[in-house]
Amino acid sequence: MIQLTKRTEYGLIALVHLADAALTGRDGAFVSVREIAEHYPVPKRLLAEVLKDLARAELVESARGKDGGYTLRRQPDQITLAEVVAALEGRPSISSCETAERSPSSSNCGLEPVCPIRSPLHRVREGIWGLMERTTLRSLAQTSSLVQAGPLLQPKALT
Amino acid sequence: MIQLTKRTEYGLIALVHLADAALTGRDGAFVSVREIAEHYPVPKRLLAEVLKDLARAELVESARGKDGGYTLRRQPDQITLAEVVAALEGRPSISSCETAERSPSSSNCGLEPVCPIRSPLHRVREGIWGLMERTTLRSLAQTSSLVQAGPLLQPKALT
DNA sequence: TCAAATAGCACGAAATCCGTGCGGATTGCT
DNA sequence: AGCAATCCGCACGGATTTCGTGCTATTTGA
Ligand code: SF4
Ligand code: SF4
Repeated sequence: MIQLTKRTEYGLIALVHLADAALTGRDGAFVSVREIAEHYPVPKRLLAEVLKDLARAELVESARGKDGGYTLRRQPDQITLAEVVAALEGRPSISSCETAERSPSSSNCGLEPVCPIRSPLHRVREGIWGLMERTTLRSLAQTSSLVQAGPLLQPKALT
Repeated sequence: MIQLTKRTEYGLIALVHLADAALTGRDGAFVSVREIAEHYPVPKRLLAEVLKDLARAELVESARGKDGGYTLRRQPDQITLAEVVAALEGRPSISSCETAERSPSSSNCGLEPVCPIRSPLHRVREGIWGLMERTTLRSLAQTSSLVQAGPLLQPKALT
């Protein structure tokens, strides 16, 4: 199916929120999962799990303890949609054989030697992938977040 | 997940086979599911199910009874990957809300009003969709089929 | 009449994804 | 020291989707 998972959507929302926070004065400060979850009706616990994955992928930096949380490790225009998807869904695939390639049991399809669509589909995937690599977090954020979510905490840091 | 379903892969293989058959002399003749399944290690029964869907979508024409089967309804360069995916997976979506849009229980996400990534993601989907619309069955077929499977019956097409 | 083939529907098995429940480790504040 | 807030790691049950198959009916040519 050509559809992002909920995890990826939650991750993107969180990243946009982080980007927003960084751009509205609170640069460098860590934003907690709780704060993010308070802004959107998202399963807090799952959101935390997603942030952890993003931390492992080194897209965000984490800080433990009180006043801990997450913050972007790079500038919003240096983080691409492709990276986020790769971090949360693990596989830039489009055909089943590509997904299988990354596991011990390779070649589970059985018709790879004679598959007439394997190679062409790979090219299509490259196209999709390129599209995502050209979509930065900044371009995701500036369309709505800075305009809609911004006003809620516009002064400098939400009291 | 960004991956085509097995059904779609099977459908594409079948369509490529049909295109191949049409281009190598047997234009107009109907090709049975049995014949296609004999060329690739694919669950015959499921392949039949897929072909039925393609027939409903009017991408192929079917003929019942003896000597029946399927044949392309248009030229290979007039059938796009986007159409095939739409016929077999039903939904050109990328975010959950788009998938939900097509069912009675709309707005199951709950955060659509404040979602910061909804609109931007729609644009990404448009890009992917455009990519698939620009990928014709001919471009899928000519890369491998005409070169690899072609030799088996190459009489006069394929200079 | 018979055999081959598609049409239609529905079902159980398998895989994937969603969401949550633990317990543990850090950190700052009192 | 004690405590509360926060991230970390793992693992599980339930929901959803997809895969593959079974059965019957209908059509068509020999
Ligand atoms: S070999 Fe062909 S059919 Fe098998 S998974 Fe790869 S693309 Fe799909
Ligand atoms: S509203 Fe946002 S989070 Fe909800 S499904 Fe649509 S894109 Fe995903």
